[in-house]
Amino acid sequence: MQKTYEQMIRCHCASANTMALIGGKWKIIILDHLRDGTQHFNELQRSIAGITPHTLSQNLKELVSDGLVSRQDFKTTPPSTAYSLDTLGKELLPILTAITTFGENHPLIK
Amino acid sequence: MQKTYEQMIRCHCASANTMALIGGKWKIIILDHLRDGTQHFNELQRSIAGITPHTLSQNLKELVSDGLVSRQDFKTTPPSTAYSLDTLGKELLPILTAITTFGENHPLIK
DNA sequence: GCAGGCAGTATCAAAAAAGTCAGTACTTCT
DNA sequence: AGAAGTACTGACTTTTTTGATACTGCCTGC
Repeated sequence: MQKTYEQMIRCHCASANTMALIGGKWKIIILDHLRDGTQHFNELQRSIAGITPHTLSQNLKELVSDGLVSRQDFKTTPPSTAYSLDTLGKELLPILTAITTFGENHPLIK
Repeated sequence: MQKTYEQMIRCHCASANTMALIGGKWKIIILDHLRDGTQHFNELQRSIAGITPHTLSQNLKELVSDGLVSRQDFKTTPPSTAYSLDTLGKELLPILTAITTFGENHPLIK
């Protein structure tokens, strides 16, 4: 959870609870990409144009600690890390679908 | 639209288009409160605990200029201003519902 | 033995959002 | 007359997030 949202959740709106988890510039986009299945760090970085490894790393850390994303470390050679939607994250699917649908209908041609 | 999202929409995800409009700490909460019907500035400020008039004003301005919220000025005495969901804003209802539902199921008891 | 991929981290700087505090112009209520 | 409500705005500061750039350690393939 980002710090910004700590105060906001005191307004006792249900929506604030959700935004505390998925607010921020990149989180919805990261979750959206994980919808297609398990992804590796560099896969995510390549498919999300414009995100820096630093920001991706921070966001993934928060998503994992909030229980939305699960992280698996494979001690193979070379070691690899796999990110996927956790149980809680899968409950976000209706939100992700609604957001994507809206975005497709309103392409923001500016 | 907040500036943060200008670069992000270049990643060509549908979800990025949506987040450019509803991203930010307070927008979802403001829209959520407008779901119940037309609200006045001070009504919103009172019902959204923790928001300052300054921030509310900024956010409403962006929501109006993005076409999500409509603003009506009544030249009555005393003058009053009414905010409500515009046509485009009403298309966000599925998103708002999904976000509220998730928030109700996961109250963030921290 | 060097390039290149994987999964990040470190450091610093910039940008953006949000907050603080005060004030405006009007009106009705007391 | 004075308080208090409505609907903000402006100037300034702080906090928070995000970005740029470089770098690490490990391994594989050439």
